[in-house]
Amino acid sequence: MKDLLEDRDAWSMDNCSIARTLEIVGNRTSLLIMREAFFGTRRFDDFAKRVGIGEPAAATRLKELTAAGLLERVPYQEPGQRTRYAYQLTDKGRDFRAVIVALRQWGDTWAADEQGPPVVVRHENCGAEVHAVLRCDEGHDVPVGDSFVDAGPGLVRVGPDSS
Amino acid sequence: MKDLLEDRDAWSMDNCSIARTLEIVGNRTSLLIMREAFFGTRRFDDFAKRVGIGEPAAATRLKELTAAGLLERVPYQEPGQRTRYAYQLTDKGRDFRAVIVALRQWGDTWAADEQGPPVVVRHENCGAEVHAVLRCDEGHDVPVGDSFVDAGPGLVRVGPDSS
DNA sequence: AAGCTGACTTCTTAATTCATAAGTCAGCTA
DNA sequence: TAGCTGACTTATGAATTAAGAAGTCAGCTT
Repeated sequence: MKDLLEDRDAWSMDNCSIARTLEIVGNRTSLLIMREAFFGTRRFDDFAKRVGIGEPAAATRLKELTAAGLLERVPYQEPGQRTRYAYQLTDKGRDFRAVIVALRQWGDTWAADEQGPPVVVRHENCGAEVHAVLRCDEGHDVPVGDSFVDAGPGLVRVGPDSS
Repeated sequence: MKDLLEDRDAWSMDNCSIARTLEIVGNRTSLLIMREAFFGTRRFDDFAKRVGIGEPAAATRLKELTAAGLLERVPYQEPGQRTRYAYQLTDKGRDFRAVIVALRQWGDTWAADEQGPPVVVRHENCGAEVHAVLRCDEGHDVPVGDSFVDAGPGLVRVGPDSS
């Protein structure tokens, strides 16, 4: 574990998945819009109202998220109404679910008030609450502290800087 | 599933765990600092350099994260050096691990380049890669789409607005 | 053809966030 | 006790992000 970490300055973070992800959703409102999308919100006005942001901000975020492929703009038509567009999760967006669940779970544990969380996510089949857990590919649960960071195939090593 | 969601406007989000969490870490640099903390970074200058931000920004973020209780400022002393302070994860901060793992995992899947991810997290005991998965309290894995949002104990319902 | 409504866009202004550069400060070493 | 160095703080200015109000636009209904 120590080996890699002590050499931390030798890696380049140009290829960091976290940084890339955050370039897409690295601000409060994008994440809140994703929350709403998971809660089932689809319409422009509802996003703005429920997230609590102005329309210009909602339009910008929705556009970014659509361009990034997490949401898609799909036409829908209510009876007697003209065709309108809704924003719904794509597979790419749905796969973001673990992040939202992990965020909510952390907040429930460390930043909730006495009344408890306002919403819970349940398993469709059995009704039990859903949590984000860490598990290794061998099927073991991985408690905090029982993991280490290792070099991946895309790690770019850079020479020690001369400073 | 539909029942609650269609009534979405009837909930108040004042008690939203996600919104509260994002008030603490809802910006790109805070999340990147948390990433570094998990990678083992502890010193001020290293945070600034590795996250790629200026010192004022690093000082502000580190102070926020410390005030929020995710990091703590602990004294350390290298031989022949004076006492200095390092920032290290608290239990509250360590528990944030699932969010960072989920973020990295999403980025590895949807935003990585051909070379693959630069780093992987492995299980200390068996060396297998660690992933964030969703699981219900009955022990079932919960695939995308097999969950629904339900009212929690802290849900505040508000009257339908007159608009 | 006019009205209506949801879905935006535009404009202006305020607030926040950031980088860069230049200090400041503490305390161990020489 | 002067220097050195890591850990910050201060100052300034640029860039980004936001709200609020108002305007535009499309197309179904009347």
